[in-house]
Amino acid sequence: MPELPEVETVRRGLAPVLIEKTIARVVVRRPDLRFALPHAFADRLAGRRVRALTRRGKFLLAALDDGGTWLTHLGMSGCFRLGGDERALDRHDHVVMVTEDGLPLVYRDPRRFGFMDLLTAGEGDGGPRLRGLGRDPLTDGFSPAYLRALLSGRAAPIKAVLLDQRVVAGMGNIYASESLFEAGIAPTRPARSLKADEVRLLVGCIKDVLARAIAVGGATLRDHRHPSGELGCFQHEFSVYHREGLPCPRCAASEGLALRDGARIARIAQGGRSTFYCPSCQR
DNA sequence: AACAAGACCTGCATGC
DNA sequence: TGCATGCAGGTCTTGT
Repeated sequence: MPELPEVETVRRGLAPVLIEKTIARVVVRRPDLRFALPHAFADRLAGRRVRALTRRGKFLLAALDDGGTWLTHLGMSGCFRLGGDERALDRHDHVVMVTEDGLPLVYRDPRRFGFMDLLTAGEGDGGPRLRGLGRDPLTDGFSPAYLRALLSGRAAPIKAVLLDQRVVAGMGNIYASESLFEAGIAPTRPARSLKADEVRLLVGCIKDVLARAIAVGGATLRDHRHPSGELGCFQHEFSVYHREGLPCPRCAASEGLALRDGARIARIAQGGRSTFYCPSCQR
């Protein structure tokens, strides 16, 4: 489900119901997520008050009143659901948290690629999972100079390098394809072959695509939704993702009815994952 | 060190 | 209808 815009959407949905609230009760229905929940997870989290809810890449971080941090990664299929009947749970509802207001917050994750962890106050750097993350693309630190330095010397395709969380924290398969389309850069280009002006353009496109996706609540492909149940809308604005064989929107705009055969969206596999792009205008 | 491929787990769409 | 296959928003591990 979630790349940066979807995780940010979840954060915004949870913030008003969690910040400055105490987590009264925690029920673990299944502890073996991608990684096993830490020892005594429920007991350690219950009774804690949430001071802040932030995001780092695709990680959700709840700062707790004891100085610790409750960390969640949604993996591929994780989601939070607010409210509803606490008794009407299905087999993929793995963790239930009830706030002091009596509001149930259910963590559901059919594939169990997601996980949760508790960091102690001492783990100021966020622990091993966060330590290697690159800069968040929506911060000023994610600059052309920063990205250029990380692309230099890398022979792998630019698409694969953008997915590297040490380079762009929060980038995922959809937005890597979409950002490269916006920038007019072919996903197959060796990362180190990008010129300075191409990197500058790409940085701007990454920020733009992610911001536009966040503005409409992310993309709902199968089951992403806001914690309150609303659907994201960005899938209606995809230019290339999941659009194999359809006309390239940029080529169609410039060529109209005379659209060439090569100006249709292609799908290729890179690193075992689908990449969508226009072979005609992405160079 | 960097890279590709495989592994993890479940559900769904497709085609026979 | 049933069954096999392939694919899915991620990342960790293994082997080259």
